[in-house]
Amino acid sequence: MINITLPDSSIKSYPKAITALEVAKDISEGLARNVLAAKVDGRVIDATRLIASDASLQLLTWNDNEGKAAMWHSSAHLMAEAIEQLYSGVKFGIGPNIENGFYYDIDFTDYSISDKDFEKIENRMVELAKEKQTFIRKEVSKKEAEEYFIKKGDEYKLELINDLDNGEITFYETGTFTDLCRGPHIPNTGFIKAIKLTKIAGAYWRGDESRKQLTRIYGITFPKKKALTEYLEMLEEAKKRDHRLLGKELELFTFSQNVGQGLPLWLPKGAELRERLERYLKKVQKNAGYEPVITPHIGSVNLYKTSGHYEKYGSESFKPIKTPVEGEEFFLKPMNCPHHCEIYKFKPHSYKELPIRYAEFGTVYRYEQSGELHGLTRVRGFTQDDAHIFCTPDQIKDEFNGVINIIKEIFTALDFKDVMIQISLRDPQHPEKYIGSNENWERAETAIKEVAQERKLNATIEYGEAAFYGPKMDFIVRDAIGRKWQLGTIQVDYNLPERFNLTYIGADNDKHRPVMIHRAPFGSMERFVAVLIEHCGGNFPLWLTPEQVIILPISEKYQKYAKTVFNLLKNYDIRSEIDSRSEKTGRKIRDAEMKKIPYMLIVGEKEEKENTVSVRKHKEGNMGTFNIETFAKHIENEIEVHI
RNA sequence: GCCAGCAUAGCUCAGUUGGCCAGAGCAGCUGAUUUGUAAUCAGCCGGUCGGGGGUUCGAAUCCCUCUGCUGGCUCCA
Repeated sequence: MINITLPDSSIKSYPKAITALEVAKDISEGLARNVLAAKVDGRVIDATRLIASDASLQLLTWNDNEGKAAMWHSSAHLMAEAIEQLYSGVKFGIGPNIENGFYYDIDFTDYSISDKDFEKIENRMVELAKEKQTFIRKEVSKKEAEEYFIKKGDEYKLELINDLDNGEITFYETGTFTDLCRGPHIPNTGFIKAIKLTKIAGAYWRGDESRKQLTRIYGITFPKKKALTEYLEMLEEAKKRDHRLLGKELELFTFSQNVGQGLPLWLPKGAELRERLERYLKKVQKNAGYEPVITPHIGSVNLYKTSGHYEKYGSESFKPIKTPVEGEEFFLKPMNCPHHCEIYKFKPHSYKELPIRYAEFGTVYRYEQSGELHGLTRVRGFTQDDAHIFCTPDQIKDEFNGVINIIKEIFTALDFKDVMIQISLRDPQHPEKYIGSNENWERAETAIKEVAQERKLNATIEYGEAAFYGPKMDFIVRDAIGRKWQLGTIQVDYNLPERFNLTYIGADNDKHRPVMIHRAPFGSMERFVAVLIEHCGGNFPLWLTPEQVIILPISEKYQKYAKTVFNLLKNYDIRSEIDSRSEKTGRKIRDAEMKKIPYMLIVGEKEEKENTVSVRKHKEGNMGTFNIETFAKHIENEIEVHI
């Protein structure tokens, strides 16, 4: 008798070994049609494999991440099969599933492949999927495995096999394609109903740039055609929200070849928006006990020798600039912390002063490889909303709480509702990789974990992801169309206080080492503004948007009244403009809608007589007629706290 | 940095296998129009076809090279 325990704790008993698929059929035919894989005693396996002893079983469908993974991994095999049939003799690297789909790294030998070949490959994949080919699992010896790929002439697979032990090697066979693979796979290719190859790119074999570059083809598949349509619509939506596009359209920022790549130029409207964000954050930080400091854009090479950054990053930075006479070397500052350490050292500190919090919107310059640059999210010159907290080890927890308060407050103000947190701790296997005493690490890691727990943060813990100088907490937001962005960060640092020999005098009249905490709620203004643009699709919150109101006089006759309205709004600190072109109202409305201006005030004869405005809201349409003061107060209310 | 693709007016794009002085829409300017909830009409201005070199009788179109952009790879204090 074999007892299968299902997730709801019910137990089903069978006289002999059974597959997950058969169990599913036993429950319902409909369920069986949707089972992609199975989780047996916590391990994901093919739904078609026999379960020979008592086990817990979870049937995995498209709704489970592991189900999707099996689907996409199987799709990679399907693509490989199609490609092998179309381009005989190609060699295969690895073909895993990824967060959104799958890819396969392929050595196309003499074929030259571009995205123009996608349709052909997709069509072949569709044909093969329709054949409902099963994924046949075979356990093979290392020798058999090697012989197969020697015969096939695929050195990549041979290299992979070389790293495996005899007895743990399996092949999966689908139609004409056999692959080295540990699985699991979906029962048959018929589950794959919609296929889209999305991207093509070069990728080094095993990520090593000294080795051969293979062609990586990305794709995604779905069990329903509708799901693909929805996915493509999401991509369309993302395209429309692309901050590079909206940045141009809304005249927020630009780049110039003459200035240099990765060096953003903020246009008046973008600069205004950014300043407003900075002003807001400064206000929040002032309330939280931060003190502003200002440091220069360059720093002596010695500063970075002290900080240790010279040794670690010196060779891959912008080269130092030199004074003409003395030949003294300066780096463009790649971060603000060394400067802030020197500010801390300006005078001795007592434990009574701590924590000290130095804040600066510090512009930094980092050499990023040219291929990495991307709009405002990846640039060579950017401004961090930086601050460094110098505190005693037992203040870490309070300080984390304080920073989290700030981050939560500003994320809420900017309408990021879905915030995830990643806590990065030491790799327990390799304590030697980290600087600082074990007690200190222990204390900081415990403090961070406690904070997360007490505040019920939506946090995951990653071991081994900490920096060598301390543990950290990263903030990841999900935007309006479901994409994740890593923004803010809080990092504990035991290294710099050591290197800069920072001290404070404790209650015991002895010198002690402070702990330093780096933190940036936005990360960088550039990246944050980019994310904000994409999050709100260019429809900024009213308090941030460059132009809040546009006044549209029906004709030149009402110019004077428009001016009256303008002045009144100005008294309320509402940013407005008058569209005084001799255009029809419909045209003015259209243009204002395109510029995403939140409020349009239409004024004509009726309004002038009654001292009112006709209000039209962006994307929503006519709101009716309001007294000017009533409207102004309403707006003032909506703008509220943030200025 | 590497692989692949792309680069035509301020913006979005046309430009057949190399062949008349390189086109359109939008924006801008000028004029007419004085307008009631998503585009009034007309005229004008605007391009060394990313830069440089080459092939050719002739290059936006073909080749080389540089620069930049896009998608990946690698990296990220």
